[in-house]
Amino acid sequence: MPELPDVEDARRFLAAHTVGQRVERVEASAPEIVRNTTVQGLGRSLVGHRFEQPRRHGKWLLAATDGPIVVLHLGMTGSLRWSGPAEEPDAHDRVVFVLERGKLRLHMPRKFGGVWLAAGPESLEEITGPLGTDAAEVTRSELGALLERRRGGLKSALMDQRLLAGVGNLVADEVLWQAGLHPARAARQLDDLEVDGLHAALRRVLEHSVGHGRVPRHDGWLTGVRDLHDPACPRCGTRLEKATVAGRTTWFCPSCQG
DNA sequence: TCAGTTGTTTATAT
DNA sequence: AATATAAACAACTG
Repeated sequence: MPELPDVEDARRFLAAHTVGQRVERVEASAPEIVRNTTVQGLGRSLVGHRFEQPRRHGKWLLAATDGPIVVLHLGMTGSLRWSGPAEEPDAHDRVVFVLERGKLRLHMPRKFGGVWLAAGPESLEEITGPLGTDAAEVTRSELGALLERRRGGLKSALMDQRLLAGVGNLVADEVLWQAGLHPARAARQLDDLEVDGLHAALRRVLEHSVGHGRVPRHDGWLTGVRDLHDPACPRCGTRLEKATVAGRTTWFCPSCQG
């Protein structure tokens, strides 16, 4: 499920379980998940190093050690799990970091996402590509400035990781619905009030979702109805419309987001 | 059997 | 140069 809130949850999980522990061994049942080195190379570089405080930028998880940085992307189905040292990983635990007191397992049924190794902060960008400000941190004026410079639609702008890092399909739809803005509106054509509303909705959705550990399926939110059979707008009751915008399935209210 | 899916990348088109 | 779109990636669900 990973969008920014899920990755932030994974970051906290990593902080709670791994910080201060030394790597003893690295195993992979799906070695192709290790992207810019081999499983052996990962082991050689990491064994003996201790995990430090992990960071997150957009949907990228940066697990620093007192040596290199382990870079993780959870793709569409990834999550982190922790188990005792004796427990055997299950079939979808693609990469396992054996630490002093247990095993950190990258559980990932679909093999999108992966594990990279960065020598230091300077080499992160070659792995992640250029990333904009983290969506949870962006200021009102920053958001306004980048939308002004952007041609094309609003949803595609929000989901462009180079502009704003961390917004995925669910968050984009939720934010646009809460702000009452049509996903295909021209990004540069919002007035000041609309940018205010968009920024407020972005902050609200991300703050609430991060507190929840994922994008919640709440009553009164678009996410609470979008998977139903024939969803209606929680605000006005109008039947929601489904369209493909920015290449993704998009739900919106033709009345509130006209 | 076929379409759909919360992520990114690549190729191609505009 | 930017932006949009479709396909590909892998595995599962309905």
